[in-house]
Amino acid sequence: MATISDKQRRILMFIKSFVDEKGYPPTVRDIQNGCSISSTSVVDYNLRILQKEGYIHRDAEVSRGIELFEKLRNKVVKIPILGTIAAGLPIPVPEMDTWDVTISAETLDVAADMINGKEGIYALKVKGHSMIDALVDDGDIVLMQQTSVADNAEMVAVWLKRENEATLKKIYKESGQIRLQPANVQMKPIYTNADNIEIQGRVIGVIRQIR
Amino acid sequence: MATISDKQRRILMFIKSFVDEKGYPPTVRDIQNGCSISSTSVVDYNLRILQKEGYIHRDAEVSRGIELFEKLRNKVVKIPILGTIAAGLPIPVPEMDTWDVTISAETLDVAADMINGKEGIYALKVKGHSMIDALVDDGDIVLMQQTSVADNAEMVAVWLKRENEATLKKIYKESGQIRLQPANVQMKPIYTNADNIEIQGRVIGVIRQIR
DNA sequence: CCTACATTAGAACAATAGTTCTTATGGAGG
DNA sequence: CCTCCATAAGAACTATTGTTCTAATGTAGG
Repeated sequence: MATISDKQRRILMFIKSFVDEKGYPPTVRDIQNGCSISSTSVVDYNLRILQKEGYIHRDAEVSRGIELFEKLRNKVVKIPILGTIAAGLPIPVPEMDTWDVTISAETLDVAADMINGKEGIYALKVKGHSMIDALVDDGDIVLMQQTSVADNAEMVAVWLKRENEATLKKIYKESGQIRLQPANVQMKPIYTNADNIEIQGRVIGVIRQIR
Repeated sequence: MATISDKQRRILMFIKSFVDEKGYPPTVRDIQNGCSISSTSVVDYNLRILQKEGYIHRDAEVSRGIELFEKLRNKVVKIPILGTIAAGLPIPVPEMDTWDVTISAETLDVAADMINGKEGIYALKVKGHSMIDALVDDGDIVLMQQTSVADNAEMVAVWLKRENEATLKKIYKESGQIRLQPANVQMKPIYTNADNIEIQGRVIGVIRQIR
């Protein structure tokens, strides 16, 4: 991005606060008044530059047809909270074909950069203190990405068939067995057979709200 | 909120997706086409009802002057990341009068409901593993609210003067001493004198992004 | 000083878009 | 069947608003 003039920066800031306040973008004349610019053509002139430099997008012949690219980053994404994760309780299986947020009762608002464009994201509430070795406590929310395979050292939610419980661990495939390493360095790993586990998803984030 | 007709619900959904996609609200005629409505006056008629029922706000005589109230919740807030918290390093003191996000180099986007309208919010990056008893690990971000006093059982960042280090603990004022209780139930509390601690802020959230 | 180029001014034009008016339509209830 | 009332149709009117044109002004470099 090339440098923009002082006036162009003022225009940009005006558009931003206008949208924040009103909920819709300003007209050329709104900008003219708001930035004390003498003519609409001067506004137009500078808007063209701002578009060329990639700061905004304009739709021709459309009133208020200004889209702030900075605004795109300012988005929240609704993540469906599909259920609860706790020892001894299975995770309800998320199905990709019914991946409509609206069907899920609860959703979680997350800043868009938290999931960074990933697909198949869902959230689970943590119940109880059994995940404390993964540094996750009762009431926390874990952000998950759907997967049934995982690379070494990835943090995953695994279902332990024999023990009949779910847990969050870093997974390591070792000769003839699986090592599940807690996130907490002070805790010891557990070892199990590959056919005893079922990967439920990759952990991509943890959100804890206190109070 | 009273019930709205099927058509009004469709209009509302159209406006929502239009704004999501384009970055600015639709015109009456956009809605007309998008919802297959026969006349602009029918759109106007229904928009008036939606406004009366509190679903939208319209600015008269303003093109695309529709504001979705639902949209207001869809906001992110920029939190300044003021520094790092780790054992043996002081937190740079945030000053309320220079509470301008722009001066801080780094900011964190957080869904608005995470801070719930609170004032004086800042964020700290966690360095090292010394906060693990607070279920906070290296690389996590803690959301803080500025305060120098705290109620019992509140999770706070405290500066231990004698030990010369910062830590995150639940604070309890007991007869003649302060008990600092880790969030991790498996860890033991530490006891110290009231004049040995300095409260840096209240912990209101923890955000962990994996990878 | 002069040229080239970026920026500004002012006005006018034309398309976009909100509003309004009148007349239909279509059930619900008497 | 008739009335009331919510809703719909269609058209026209007018203000808003993007765009364009020409001329002026400023400014940096030769």
